[in-house]
Amino acid sequence: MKYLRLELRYPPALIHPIHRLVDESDAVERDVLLHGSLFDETADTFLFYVEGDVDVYADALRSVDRIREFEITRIDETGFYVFLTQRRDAVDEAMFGSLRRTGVVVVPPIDFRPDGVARLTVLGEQGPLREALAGLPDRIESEILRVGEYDWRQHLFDPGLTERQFDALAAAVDCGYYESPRTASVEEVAERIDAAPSTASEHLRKAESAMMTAFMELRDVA
Amino acid sequence: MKYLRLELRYPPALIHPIHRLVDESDAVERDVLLHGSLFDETADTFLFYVEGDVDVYADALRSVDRIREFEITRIDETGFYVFLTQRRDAVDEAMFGSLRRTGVVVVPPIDFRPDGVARLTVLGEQGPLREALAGLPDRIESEILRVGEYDWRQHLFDPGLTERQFDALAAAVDCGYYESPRTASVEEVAERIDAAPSTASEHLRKAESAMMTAFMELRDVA
DNA sequence: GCTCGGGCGTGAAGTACCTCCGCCTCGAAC
DNA sequence: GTTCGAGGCGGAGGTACTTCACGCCCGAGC
Repeated sequence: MKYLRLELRYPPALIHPIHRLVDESDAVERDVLLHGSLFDETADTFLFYVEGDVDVYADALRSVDRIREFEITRIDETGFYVFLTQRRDAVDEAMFGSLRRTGVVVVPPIDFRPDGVARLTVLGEQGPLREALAGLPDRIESEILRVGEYDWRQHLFDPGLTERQFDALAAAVDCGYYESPRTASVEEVAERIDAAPSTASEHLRKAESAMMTAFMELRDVA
Repeated sequence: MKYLRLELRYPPALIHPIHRLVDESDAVERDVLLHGSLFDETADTFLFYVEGDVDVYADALRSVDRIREFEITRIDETGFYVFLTQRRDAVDEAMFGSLRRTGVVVVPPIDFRPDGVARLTVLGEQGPLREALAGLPDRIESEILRVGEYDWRQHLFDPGLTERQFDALAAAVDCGYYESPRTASVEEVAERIDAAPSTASEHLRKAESAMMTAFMELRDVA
């Protein structure tokens, strides 16, 4: 199973009005589609993460006919979420027709950038992926940014524990060493992984070290 | 915007035949819905990650009427991906009817576990979430595993720490409490977050508890 | 073959940490 | 307004944990 990181370039006529905001207005800096789901046969529900001016964005939403209803939730000074329900149109159908087929899946987030560019990831086998790409509307240019083997486990949080460290951690969690208050001692963990208490303790501390530093790094990046 | 980590318990009659495999057969250990999308008005496409016996799983898929077509990709000895297209049925519609409304979004992965249990995450404001929960079919029990503010930037791995717990953890990592061996004591952490050593210690242990259990849960799901 | 580094393993000694208790604050729910 | 629960805070006491020094094994590299 491969993944494709794609860049789609919409011609000016096909750019979604909201997407156009990102391009033309300085008020909206980032527009990311986080999740989408079927609402009914003619419309879809989306969750966007946006950075920029809430009022400008809301005005834009109100001015677009296809958008039935929306709801905005602020996060902090710059960021907010937008829920919206949108009627499907011809462009969507053309896109869906190609990307919605057995063997191909679009993975959020979809990143809408200036100049009518959207970046997204698609999963599937080479054949179906090629077909899906070929089936895109002619006027939409596509460029492949990256290709690779897809392993969804790689997207998860990995602190890089050794096998024994993981064993110790698993045993510790399992037997209640990490309850609060603890319901198991290092000694019990040691028994479970068949090692001396001091050994188990070292594994646990190394595991903790790796976990916590990896976690803080993750938060810095995010 | 909140997120709910939910556990749904399907009564035996409503358990999906494939989900039943996880319960009854030793041949399939894990069944995780990674992505789903609309195929057409009556069916959906899904990507599953499965650990277990490919042949048993394939046979099961063939024996289920609702499943139109499928495609399997091996990863390694135990794991494989499954693409499939499935006709929607009454249970799906009932679920969708409640979960597919403005203001609520279901976020993959959905983890199918033994005993007809499925775990998933739902996003939205309190009101819509409550309504969605209330609107679930009566025969499906639901339990809320965790609640929190949703931030997609953190969504990848969220142990659900409180603010002070996070403060303590950040200070601890920063000043070397989680080095191996430790280069800072609880007391130093306490000073940094301006609290008594015992308070700092409690925060750290609670944080550790949350981190480790969340991590093991992630690995179970993953 | 030798060396070097990293991971794993262990016992002993000392203290740093965990637990428990009581109290306070805050927000949600009714 | 009131109740309830969860989170936060801190003091005192005892023990469970960390640390250290040392040794083994394995794989990589010259």
